[in-house]
Amino acid sequence: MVRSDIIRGHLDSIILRLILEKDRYGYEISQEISNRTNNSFQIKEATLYAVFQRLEKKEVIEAYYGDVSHGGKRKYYRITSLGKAYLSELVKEWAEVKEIIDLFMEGLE
Amino acid sequence: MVRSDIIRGHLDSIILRLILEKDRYGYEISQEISNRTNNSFQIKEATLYAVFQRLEKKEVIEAYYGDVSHGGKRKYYRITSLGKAYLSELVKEWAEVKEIIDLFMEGLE
DNA sequence: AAAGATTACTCTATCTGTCAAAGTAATAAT
DNA sequence: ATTATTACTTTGACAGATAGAGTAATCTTT
Repeated sequence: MVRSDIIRGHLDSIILRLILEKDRYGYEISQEISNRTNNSFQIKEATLYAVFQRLEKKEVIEAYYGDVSHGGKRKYYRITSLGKAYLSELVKEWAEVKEIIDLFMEGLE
Repeated sequence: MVRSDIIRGHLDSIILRLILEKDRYGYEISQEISNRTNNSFQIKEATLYAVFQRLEKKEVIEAYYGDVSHGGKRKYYRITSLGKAYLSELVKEWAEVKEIIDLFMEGLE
């Protein structure tokens, strides 16, 4: 398990990317993250919903209510065009960050 | 300039790496980070000294006073053997984190 | 039909890391 | 003398992450 402090700041990217693929609801996203990372990273529920609030406020995602199939009422999120531009920035930023950290980690093991 | 929020959690690694190379003092480290990253990342003073406190408490670095050549009294830090082991863990963690984030960023631009 | 498991979301209080701002103090340059 | 630079410290505030508790609907098991 990876410390979440180190993923901090990348949650926006991860969640936006998943919503870009298709509209998704919270619980689904949390499952998807666990699956794709083979449980090496799990987003905490409280964190996930905090991210949604932040992203909605920034107007990079929009919510709408879906079915109530098996369990609670699902709240779906879609990405806005502003969101697509934002994600694109985040991808560039990630490339930069990787370079910077690698600069200090290289030659070590 | 990279948002510092996204570097968060990697400061321990960066600083430990620089101290591993040789004993260093705060101001020197801050300059070194700016130089190596071509000013694309600058650690804030307050942050740097907060990191030192954290690392000392964890006993991964030790401090001693040096000269007073040109300016204030320098406080040098050296890495402990516990610190070397800790850094080694952080390097492994970085490899893991990179994989995880890349998983979500791949195919995008 | 009742009980428990699972799905799904919300809210509050707290913790940690980062940082702005302000301060102290010594030396070097003008 | 004054200003710039080097060097460290402290305080208070902020933002993101999270534990924990709560609400509610549906499915499974007995």
